[in-house]
Amino acid sequence: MGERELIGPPLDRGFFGRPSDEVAPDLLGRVFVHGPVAVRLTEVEAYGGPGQDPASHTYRGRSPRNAVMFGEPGHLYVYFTYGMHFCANLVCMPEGIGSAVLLRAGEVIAGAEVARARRLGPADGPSAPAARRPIRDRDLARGPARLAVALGLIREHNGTDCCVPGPMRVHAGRPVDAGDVGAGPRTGVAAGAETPWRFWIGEDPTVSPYRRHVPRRRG
DNA sequence: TTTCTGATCTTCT
DNA sequence: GAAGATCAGAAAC
Repeated sequence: MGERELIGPPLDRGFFGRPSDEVAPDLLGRVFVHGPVAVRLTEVEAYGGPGQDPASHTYRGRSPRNAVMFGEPGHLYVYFTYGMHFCANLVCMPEGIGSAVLLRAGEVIAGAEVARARRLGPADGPSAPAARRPIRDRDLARGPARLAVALGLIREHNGTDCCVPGPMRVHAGRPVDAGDVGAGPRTGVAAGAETPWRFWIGEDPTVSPYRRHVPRRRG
């Protein structure tokens, strides 16, 4: 099967203009493409929406940081966290309602060498490949920060429209049977941890291990 | 295999 | 000033 058949046609804006907890499981098996790298999504989390979601960045209202989440659906929301990581979301719901789906993990199905090079960092830097343990294929995009690195997503991509012709699109891929979709509490969130808005493809090796929120100790 | 901890800085209170 | 939608490596088991 050729790559074209594998990733299918791009999804249109209507796909994203729904509640995030409806879009999230529907995104499993879809393919996020950025330039030469394509990732088949295997794990996602829904945030925000019309109701109150204390775990969402939009819970306390609009701010310069989360403005994209209140914008047009189908755009990319990239944020910086823990002082060193980027995470990527796809905006859902019509404009004015802060809602998005966090891309937590996936399988790299094209551009694996580019993704691996990004994960390893510069060849002559302190994290040179020779000084690092090898990265298994299943770990290339296993976890939200790793996925962002593999796809080359950084701050400048915040607000990118993924529903127009360009290097960044979400393709139909192959939807997953409802029976193969797992659901459970979201990873690493303190508030709203009981809401089962984390969705993954059952038995898929690229799904990241669940970690509950652990309050950090003061130094 | 599981648990713990340091790294690092933006955002919000 | 404190916490955070994390990760990698070390230590413990």
